[in-house]
Amino acid sequence: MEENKYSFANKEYRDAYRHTCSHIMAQAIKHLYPDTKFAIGPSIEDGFYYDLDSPTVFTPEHLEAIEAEMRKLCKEKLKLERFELSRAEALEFMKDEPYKIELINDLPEDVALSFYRQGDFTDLCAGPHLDSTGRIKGNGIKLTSCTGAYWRGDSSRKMLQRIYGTCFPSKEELDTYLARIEEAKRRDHRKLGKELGLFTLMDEGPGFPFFLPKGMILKNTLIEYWREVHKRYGYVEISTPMILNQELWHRSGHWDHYKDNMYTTVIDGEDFAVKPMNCPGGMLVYKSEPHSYRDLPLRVGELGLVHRHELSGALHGLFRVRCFTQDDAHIFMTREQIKDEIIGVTRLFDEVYSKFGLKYKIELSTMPADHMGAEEDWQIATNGLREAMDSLGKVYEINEGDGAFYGPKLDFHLEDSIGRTWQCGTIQLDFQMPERFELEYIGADGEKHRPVMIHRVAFGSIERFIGVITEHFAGAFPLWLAPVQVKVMNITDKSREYAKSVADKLNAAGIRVESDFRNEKIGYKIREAQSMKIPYMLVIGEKEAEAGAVAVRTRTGGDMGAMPLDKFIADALEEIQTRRL
RNA sequence: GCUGGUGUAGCUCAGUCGGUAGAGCAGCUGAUUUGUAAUCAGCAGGUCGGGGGUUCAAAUCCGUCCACCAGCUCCA
Repeated sequence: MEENKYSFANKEYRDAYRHTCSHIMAQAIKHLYPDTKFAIGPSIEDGFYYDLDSPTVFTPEHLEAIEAEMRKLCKEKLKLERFELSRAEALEFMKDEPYKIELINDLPEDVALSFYRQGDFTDLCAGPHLDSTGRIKGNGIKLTSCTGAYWRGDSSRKMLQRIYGTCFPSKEELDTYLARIEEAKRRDHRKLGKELGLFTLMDEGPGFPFFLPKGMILKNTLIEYWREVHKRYGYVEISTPMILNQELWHRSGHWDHYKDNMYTTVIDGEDFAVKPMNCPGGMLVYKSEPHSYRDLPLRVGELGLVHRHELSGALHGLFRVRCFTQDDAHIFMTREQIKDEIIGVTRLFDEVYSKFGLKYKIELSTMPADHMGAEEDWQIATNGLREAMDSLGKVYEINEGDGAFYGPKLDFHLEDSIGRTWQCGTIQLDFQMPERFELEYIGADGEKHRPVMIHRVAFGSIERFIGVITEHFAGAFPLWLAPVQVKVMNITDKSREYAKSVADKLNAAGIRVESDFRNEKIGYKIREAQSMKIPYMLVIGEKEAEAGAVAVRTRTGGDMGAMPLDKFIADALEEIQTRRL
């Protein structure tokens, strides 16, 4: 079936719709705040924005007035008319708009300078647009925020004001979108992290998260799982120092590329740096003894705590921190082994991500402008990544020029339960580091050869991954991950002794259990356990005490009725051991 | 780092024109012994983010620093 050209599901139509809406916003702003100068105003993923320069500093109160004016303009059904001007005419026409003049001057000579006019407002624009402001549903418009944005995305240039908005062809669709935003807020890991007692951030250490007991259970459980999987996939584990001398960072190339983001210190008069990555330490471990081709591939994991000085404005909960644990691994191998190793890592990722119910998309990033090493090696490395993906039948997008300075990479973008994506896993192929560190192995021919290496992370950062799954599960972690797996609560003091024996038995079985024997109504205790998203609540009254049973309540299904304690324990252990979702 | 905003009790938030701080929840104490999402009462809790300044008087006005939020820039 052919997609309707005028359907909002059609990206071209949607973009034209929203782009038109951004012009209507500009026109409304021009009416209300005539001194405003306009920069650019495109449509984006979920709406549109316009960058502008105005003596008025816009606040949410201004947005309401602008929205009202926009609705008026929609009602007026102004025709959008396209026309072209010569460069000289265009410059004269836009003489009061300095940003437009810069745009015109930067356009190639042979490009037609097109304009769109709607009533008393005309904008320099390549289009396309809808034919009338009447096509836009006024009550489907919502201006969402006003922030700053650099002119032309350049942090050395002036910061303009940016007004974001969105629009849909009906109020219902707008409301659905706004509800999705609300749902994302409800799942915010910073909010849930506080409510569930997972982690905290203090003024004393901006960007350096503190993990609380319940968050530590999550972290340790993830690590335990990580170790189990990696052991199965033939990895060994090492740990390298957090602080190493500066000479090492010069040798690795990190100093030249990233010294601004590194923390440094002086020990006994010698310069040291806190590691922003684990690889140089891994190189030294490899070099610490000779290797035979028979040892390869050598898969060396490290849960390394790294520190990076991120700009203060970039910090964001556990998503962007200044210290985090990378679930790193370096694989040293021969060139012949590249493809199989990439395949092996991808299989490991498949297994890990599916454990959390996370789907993913793959991006292949190629050689950046600022790179080390010969282009020929980059070709071999990039082809290795491609061939591995092709042989697994994996679909991937190309991200031209976005590779690491030492090699191309595959990035795994996880998709969570409400459709947002998070870059977590990455597989980076590297010919440079082995060269810089003069890594060697003895081949079957008895000669020295240079190995190739892979850098890879599955979770990415354990801290960040905890943030991602907190939002993905909305804090309701599967049983195996839940900081508190079972809450035992008695109805009255008469059942207290038995309830205590239940809790003891669960604890002895290795289940994480909390008890609530307070003199409170059962509804009160349930409400609290429910809000902490505890998977199983065991309600213990006299009936259960007599029968040696427990009344099971789940956080999703409510009262499930009574069952023998032993059966509950056996079922729970099975659910935990299989790490069921 | 940049633009704008915010910062009051453990949490969520009131606090008018500058006149010396308030609620709900949580906590503690007591009563209540309760069957699947909030029993009642009492008590306690604060250098109003920090240092400064203006003022007879500052949570409130000014300036500065810090942190957080939205976005920009950045993210090996």
